[in-house]
Amino acid sequence: MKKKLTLKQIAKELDVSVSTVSKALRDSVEIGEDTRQKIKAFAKLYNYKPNNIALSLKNKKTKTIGVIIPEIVHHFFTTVISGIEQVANERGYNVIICMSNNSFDKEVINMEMLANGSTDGFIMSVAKETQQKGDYHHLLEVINQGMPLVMFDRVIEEIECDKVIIDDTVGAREAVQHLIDIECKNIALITTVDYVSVGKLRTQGYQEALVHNNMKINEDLILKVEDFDNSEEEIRNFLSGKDIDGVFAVNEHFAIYAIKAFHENGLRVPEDVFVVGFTNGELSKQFIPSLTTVSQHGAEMGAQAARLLIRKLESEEGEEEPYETIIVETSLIQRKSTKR
Amino acid sequence: MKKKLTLKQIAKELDVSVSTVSKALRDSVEIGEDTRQKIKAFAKLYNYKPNNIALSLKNKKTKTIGVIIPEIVHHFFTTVISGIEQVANERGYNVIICMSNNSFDKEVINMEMLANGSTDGFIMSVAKETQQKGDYHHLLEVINQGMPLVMFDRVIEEIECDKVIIDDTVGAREAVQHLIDIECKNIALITTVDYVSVGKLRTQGYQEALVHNNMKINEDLILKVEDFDNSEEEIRNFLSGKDIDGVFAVNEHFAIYAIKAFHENGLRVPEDVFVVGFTNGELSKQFIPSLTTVSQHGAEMGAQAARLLIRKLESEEGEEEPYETIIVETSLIQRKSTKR
DNA sequence: AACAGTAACGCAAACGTTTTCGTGTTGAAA
DNA sequence: TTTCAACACGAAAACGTTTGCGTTACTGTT
Repeated sequence: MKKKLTLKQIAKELDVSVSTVSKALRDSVEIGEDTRQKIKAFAKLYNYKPNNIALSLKNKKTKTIGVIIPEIVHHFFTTVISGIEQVANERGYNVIICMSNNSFDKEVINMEMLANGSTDGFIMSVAKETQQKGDYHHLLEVINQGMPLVMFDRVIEEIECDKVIIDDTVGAREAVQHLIDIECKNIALITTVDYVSVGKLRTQGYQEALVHNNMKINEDLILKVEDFDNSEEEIRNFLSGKDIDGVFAVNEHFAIYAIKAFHENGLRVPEDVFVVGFTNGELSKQFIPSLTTVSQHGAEMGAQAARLLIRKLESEEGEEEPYETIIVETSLIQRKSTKR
Repeated sequence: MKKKLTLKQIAKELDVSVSTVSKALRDSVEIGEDTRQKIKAFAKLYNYKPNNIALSLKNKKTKTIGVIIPEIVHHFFTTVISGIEQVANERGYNVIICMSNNSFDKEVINMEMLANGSTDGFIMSVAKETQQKGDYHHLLEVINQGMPLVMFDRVIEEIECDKVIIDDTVGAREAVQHLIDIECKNIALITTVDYVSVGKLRTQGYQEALVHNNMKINEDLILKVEDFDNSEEEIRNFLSGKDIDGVFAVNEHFAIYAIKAFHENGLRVPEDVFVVGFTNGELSKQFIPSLTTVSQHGAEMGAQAARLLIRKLESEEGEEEPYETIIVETSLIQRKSTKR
């Protein structure tokens, strides 16, 4: 078991000083040609690699990005991570991922953990519970310490920082407009409770589309799912017996549960009723019928977030770049669930 | 913007030495009761938290686990990560995740990156390309440096280290046995090329089940998909015109593509033909018909891997625990695709 | 009064780097 | 022979911790 090689060991072996070794490896002109060659050859032979921790301590930079997300077993978040990873790696950054499991406490603990030197900055989507509580002290503290923070997807308006979002309202409006265009008259909305920001915004988009087309908003056609674990049943109950010819759901699962509920009631999608979802996951693509849905371009969001963060990290002290909010365009992907 | 508080600053502020502050905070008996109280009060007031990097350098431990996986946009891997995260967090470890994108080069780069001090040990599933090349120098090097390595899912037999696997052969055999039990006579296999270890093992399980039931292995009923991107078409072509009453596919997607292909040919699942998949992902659960499949219990695998790694990390120098291979039991989840 | 014992604290090294500054040696110019 | 660059290298500080050991200044004992 060979322990990792250090500058000190090389120095001792070659009978020079540590500083000489360091300089030689960094091609300093201070070091004579022959000793430099000798040192480099030795380092290469024994595969010397500088210790990242020591470098981090010295440079006060870790070259790693902390990512905090509510959960990872969720297609949208994995695509975002994928985008972050790619950009980060290109620029020589590592990515350290923590999950809050939608718990406020875990979010706080994770942030404090990573903020103590492990990370140069954060990319995060806040936990549902955090949005509900409205307690953002951990975020403010991190920002106050001078660590850049980029929020994506579930962002908090009151917090000043870089943000990467989609225009949930517009995405939803376009989805509902599509339903209207294909002549739906009674369009139901299946959404989340209002404190989930994206749910609220998408609800708003739904309403805007109706208003814009002079259709009236019928509260009976709106379901705000409280408990995700029982959403399938909630949706089934909600849908039964209602006269509906179109459904807009704020995520894949709700959309699919709706389709299943219709099936049970002898209604077919798309023959009898149209359905549009949100998030272009594997389910939307593979389900039968394949699902018309609003794509959020997760990888693109992740990439943008990473770019934003790295820009902040690498900007010179003075430059004080202003905070930016990037809106990634959504696109409506039309599939079988809205085609006759 | 308050910069992070350090021992040195506290020392200066309270007019004591750095060592006194450190000892006071760690409740050393060397420090007098009153100064200790004073220091602790000050530290608490200004929310002092020790710098992780400095601690890592001193202790030669980072308390972080490196995870390297082929890709993250894959349900199975996210469940594994989820399991790793949970156990790691319980024990005070962070998790840093890198993706190889199934590229040998990226796997090597990532490992070397993390091995230079960023990580105490690794949990990984090797890239497809690595298995194909058979070049494991990066793994050997890491082990040689004394860093524990735990492999899961796609493991390499020649490498001596802890492993967490499922018994792919048994899982596959049971799946095929189930098809046989429900009286399938012509069972097709849709698998991967042989250098993907799990594909090979599952193929073996398929064969064993047939042999064990005195059924002959018909090579015409075995498809080894070469190119994942064109798998849907490959599967459609393979299936067309064949007399088949059961299909065992080595993953969700292949299974679903098979079902779709049958539909196109006017065959119904489960009425005309049965299908069993592998991996209990969202697709298997939600697809219509819902898919009978072999569950790998990813979260359980991740948790076991993390436990194994942490045990190694925290074992005393002398103790030399032997390498272990944990086999996580699979279970066959029966759903509609095999029920009439 | 001399001494040992002890409580309370500071010094300095160590972890592995990088970098500033100093120092000694050479060769050539004066 | 002296002087002075230029050259090649080393010492030491710094990043933020922890910790073994040394150093005070008392207290109490003989």
